Amino acid sequence: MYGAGDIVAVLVGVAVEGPYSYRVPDGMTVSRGSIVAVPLGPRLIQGVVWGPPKDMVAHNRLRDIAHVYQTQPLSEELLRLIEWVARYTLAAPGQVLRGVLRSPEALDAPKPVTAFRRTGHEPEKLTPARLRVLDTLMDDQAWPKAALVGATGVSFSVIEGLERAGALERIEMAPPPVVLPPDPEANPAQLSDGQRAALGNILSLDAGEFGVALLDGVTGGGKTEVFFEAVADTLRAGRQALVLLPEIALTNTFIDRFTKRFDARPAEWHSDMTPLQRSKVWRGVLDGTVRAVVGARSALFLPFRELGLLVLDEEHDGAYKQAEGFTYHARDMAIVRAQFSKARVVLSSATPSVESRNNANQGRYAHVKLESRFAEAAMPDITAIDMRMDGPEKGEWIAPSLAREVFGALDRGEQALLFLNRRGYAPLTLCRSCGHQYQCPDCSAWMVEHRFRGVLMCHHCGHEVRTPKTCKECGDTQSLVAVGPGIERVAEEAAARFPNARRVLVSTDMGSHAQLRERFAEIERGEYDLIIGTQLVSKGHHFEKLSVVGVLDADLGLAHGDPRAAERTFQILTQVAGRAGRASKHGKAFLQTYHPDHPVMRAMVNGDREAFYAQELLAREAGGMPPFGRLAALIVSANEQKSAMDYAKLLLSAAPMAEGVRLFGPADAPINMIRGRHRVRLLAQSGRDFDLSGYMRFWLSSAERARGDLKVQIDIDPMSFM
DNA sequence: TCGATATATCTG
DNA sequence: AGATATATCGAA
Repeated sequence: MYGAGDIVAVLVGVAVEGPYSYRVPDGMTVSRGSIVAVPLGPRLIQGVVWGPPKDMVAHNRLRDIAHVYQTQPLSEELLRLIEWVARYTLAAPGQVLRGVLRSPEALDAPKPVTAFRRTGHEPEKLTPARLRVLDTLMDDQAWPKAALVGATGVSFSVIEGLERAGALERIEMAPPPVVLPPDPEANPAQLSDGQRAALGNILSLDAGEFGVALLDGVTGGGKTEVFFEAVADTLRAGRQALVLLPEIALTNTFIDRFTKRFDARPAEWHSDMTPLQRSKVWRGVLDGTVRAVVGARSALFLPFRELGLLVLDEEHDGAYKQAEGFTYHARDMAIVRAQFSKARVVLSSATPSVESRNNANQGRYAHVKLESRFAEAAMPDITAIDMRMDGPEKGEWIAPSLAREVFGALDRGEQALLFLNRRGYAPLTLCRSCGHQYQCPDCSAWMVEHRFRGVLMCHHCGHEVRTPKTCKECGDTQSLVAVGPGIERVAEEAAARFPNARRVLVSTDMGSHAQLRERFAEIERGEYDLIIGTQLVSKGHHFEKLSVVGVLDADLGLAHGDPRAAERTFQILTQVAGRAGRASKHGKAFLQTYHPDHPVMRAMVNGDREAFYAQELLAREAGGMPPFGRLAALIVSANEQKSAMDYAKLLLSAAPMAEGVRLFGPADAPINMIRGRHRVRLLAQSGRDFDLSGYMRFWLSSAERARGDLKVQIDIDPMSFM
């Protein structure tokens, strides 16, 4: 507790080095964690009382704390998380605090709602409308304005009339909670034996201690029901639960399932909420009226005070890595937060990340395996199609053997899926006369033709031009050709080959979220025979009638020199192949590949995911790659390639010597220009037990600062080498 | 030379 | 972050 005249450190929500000192004015008391407004330069800014002052500031420069918000203070656990994340990611603590204080309005006292109740006075004139209102208010309870209008069907002027006549009085009520409390006993699922065993495993983690369970089981195996029961257990124990999802926008079904299980909607937290919804959830989480949140990765920084469980669904998903603002991986930070709050963590996936699998192998996480209830239908039979031998004709993308299987499925009245992880019609447009390749003016990337929309588009910056009719270099007409396949082109080929099939193309640029949801619903109802889609179709949908899946380019990103290429490929292939044969007994998946002998393809074909993990862990260990080593990337960008490269070289020469640290680069990044900025990469690699963040901090603080248009981006634990 | 504009500095 | 002081630049 600090009172009048005390000097305290306040962490301000601004990217400065550390907390600033402020004076506590007369009549104010604060403590560590109190949320305050302080003057900073000419303006007021929100901050958090950090503790005793860190440094001496001349008394004549000290200013008073302007205001303490009447909320609970931030928990010790959250303050420690802010500090930890800042140190680890090399962000300023104030910047991380901004990620916590995401809803400035939430701190003001919640706006009361206007309500009405009877006074007992009978109005002189009684109309039917007035009678309905008075009848509704018979119980002498106060009704909020909106509820009263809704229940009686009268217009608000009727209520105002009654108020003027003295029959009703207006009162201000505390606003209702943003969501009703979830009821852990509402509708518990009937768990299978396997699910009950898995739940038992999770619940055997001490509820009052930190512990992580890797819930590892095929899609459709019922992982969600299991972790819902873990949520219920947490609610019963009087603690809060957080469920993180990689893509919240398309998960109405998830919200519905939660609502059904707990008889109340969960509070949501994601980017497309209104500021008002945001503020209600934020405040509810802090004051404890919100007991469960379903959210995107930024929900990790909500001000829970009694967090007892964090669930990360699809824990392997790349969407958990945040790249804007400060760079963090939500899964790793969730583990840290759970450690501070002595909470359980459930990492759920059908294709766990190699990191999590290693942690489970090492016994750091409980490895909770969940076998499918339909064991024989869990994964389809997978066949590799060697594109070097059995590939399609030139200009076609569907191999003859795959086409036969698709016909077979159509004949049996089942569904087939053709998957290609590439949006648009063709990745390259080329002039046959002069050889010109259409490139983005601001990025080192080809312009992707989107024939459906009639544009060429850069997938890195969004730049668009209308699809040209004549070559812009040589002016030749009829000379432009589309090179390579995109999903629209596959759809075109499918239309020619399977003219009688009811076909549907599913890709993020084929419509709004609502339209896509509608497409998925139609597919689930069996209104299409042939689905042609991008990665969108690989996530979380149940297509009962789907029995044949064809992956047109199973090699995906294998060729990129990226440490996680194999893992990502394995995960996507498993997710896509797993769409086939959920209910039917003869699900089949076909992988068109130029590398049928690659370990990923072999593991897929043999249905031996353990072989993949074993092989991948060996390869990572041999290369000192995560989780056996650490990586940190520096991306230097500038308007000119030379200035970026020169500064990167300067940085390299300033790198401190340290045993066990290897430095690579500088080299042009694989995408060496984005939005007109040239990008050069440096990479640091160390052993697992080395404080690479600390090394990077020391390095950057000892090097000459980036000036002018130079920018340095720091990525601890980079997930890709883009 | 002025004024506009990019860039560095500072906030307690 | 955002306001402000300072350096830089271009045209008259």
